[in-house]
Amino acid sequence: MTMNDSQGRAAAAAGTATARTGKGLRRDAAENRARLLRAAWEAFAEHGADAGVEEIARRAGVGMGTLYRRFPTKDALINELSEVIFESILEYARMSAALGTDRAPGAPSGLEESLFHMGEVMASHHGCLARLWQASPPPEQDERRTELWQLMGQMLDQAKATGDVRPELTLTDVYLSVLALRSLIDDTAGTGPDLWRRYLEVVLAGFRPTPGARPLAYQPADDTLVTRGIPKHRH
Amino acid sequence: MTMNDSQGRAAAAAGTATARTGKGLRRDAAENRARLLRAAWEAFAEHGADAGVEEIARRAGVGMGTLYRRFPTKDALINELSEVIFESILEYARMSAALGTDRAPGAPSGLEESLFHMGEVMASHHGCLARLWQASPPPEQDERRTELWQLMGQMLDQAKATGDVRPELTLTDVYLSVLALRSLIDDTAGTGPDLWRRYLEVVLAGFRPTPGARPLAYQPADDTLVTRGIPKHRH
DNA sequence: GCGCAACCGGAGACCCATCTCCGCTTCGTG
DNA sequence: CACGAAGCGGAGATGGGTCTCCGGTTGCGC
Repeated sequence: MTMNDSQGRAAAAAGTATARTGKGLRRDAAENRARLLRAAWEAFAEHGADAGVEEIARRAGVGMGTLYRRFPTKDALINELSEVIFESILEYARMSAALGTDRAPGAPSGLEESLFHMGEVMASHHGCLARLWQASPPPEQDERRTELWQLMGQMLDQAKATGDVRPELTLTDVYLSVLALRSLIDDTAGTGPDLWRRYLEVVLAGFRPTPGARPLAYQPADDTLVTRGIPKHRH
Repeated sequence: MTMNDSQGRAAAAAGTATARTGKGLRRDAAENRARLLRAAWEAFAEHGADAGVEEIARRAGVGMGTLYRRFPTKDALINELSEVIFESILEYARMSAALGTDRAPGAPSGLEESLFHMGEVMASHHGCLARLWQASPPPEQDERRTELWQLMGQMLDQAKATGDVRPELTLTDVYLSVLALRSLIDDTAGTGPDLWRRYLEVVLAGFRPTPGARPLAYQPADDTLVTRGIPKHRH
């Protein structure tokens, strides 16, 4: 896109592209934006999602005004962080799915690989995860979320085909595992070692087919839940 | 065990939960106390833990002053609800552990039974679960928590002995599963069917020993985490 | 250099949930 | 029945957080 400075104001007002990516900002402004994101990441990791905006601004070495000029609201800042996390997850899933079943025998399946990577990136951003899997208004984000879960679905089918996963398992089952993993990561953040790894191992063991095992007794849920995300509030 | 019956029963249940509560209250006061607990339960179930005290008072048909005379703080009210939940869990675990391995072949182990019951009672109180497994100051509660996890440890050992659970599994692994289950219940509350049941089934499948399975790669965590509970804030 | 639009800081306006205070009412005992 | 203690309601004080406003500053095209 090419746009001169006189139209800069209109661009900022109309499209969120400038606000989101930080492109087209004056050098100092762009730098401050990056600092703010980094500071927010650190602050949330330390104090959870209820770290105050003032601390974030202080950590970034800027004033409140700057923070709120870059991000119209605290929520927007959090969403931006979620974006980074999600992007990493999606990118890895793309690669992992593209690899298909072409793996060394005994190696973890693409599904397992992706789930462990999800854990990894979520753990390194604990505190910013609140909105990650929630139902989200922005349509562009919804589109990418749909892509992710299509990829996960592919990998789930592959894993079933190779006998790595029991056939009754649905995509929603995987989704629920991710939700649970997310919460566990946030809950156990700061308690020493990465407890979530071992937990995920146990869950994945539950995914695998076992010779004489009884089938799952409870019915699976509708798979549309996965792309919709979980609702923010309950009634 | 639910508080669905008359107010008198709810008052009695609340009275036995903690010695300090509602003992020598005037009749109207005791009734209001029970109403408040019931109202809080409903409000939290609907709007999550951030339901306002004003709504709780309104639901109970009393004024703010009454609420704060009965419960010195909103936290105390939440703790009182947690108490009810915990009591039910502990009681069931006691019975289940006492039964030991004396079960019909193919029947679920005491461990599985207790975990499902935990899910049941947590699900019927979703929104009040925030402080359930957190590190808690009151020493009497700590004592009972220790008892619960001793019982769970017994049942874990029994399940290992009967071959229902793989030998490498530790009490902390079970604890982490409970934490994850708790969060999942809260996250998926109100999204139709009880998704947590199927999820728990999958996790329990991961508990079971499988003939040719590889052992868990990651080391278990220190078991003291279990009775300590997870810290409230991270630094 | 010059000018101006974009940017900056941070004091305080604003909002909202928690909690307090006090004049009036109700219980229940002597 | 009468009287004091316990209980009651709910308006508003409090506090902590988000967000705004505006005078001064700075990057950057010309």
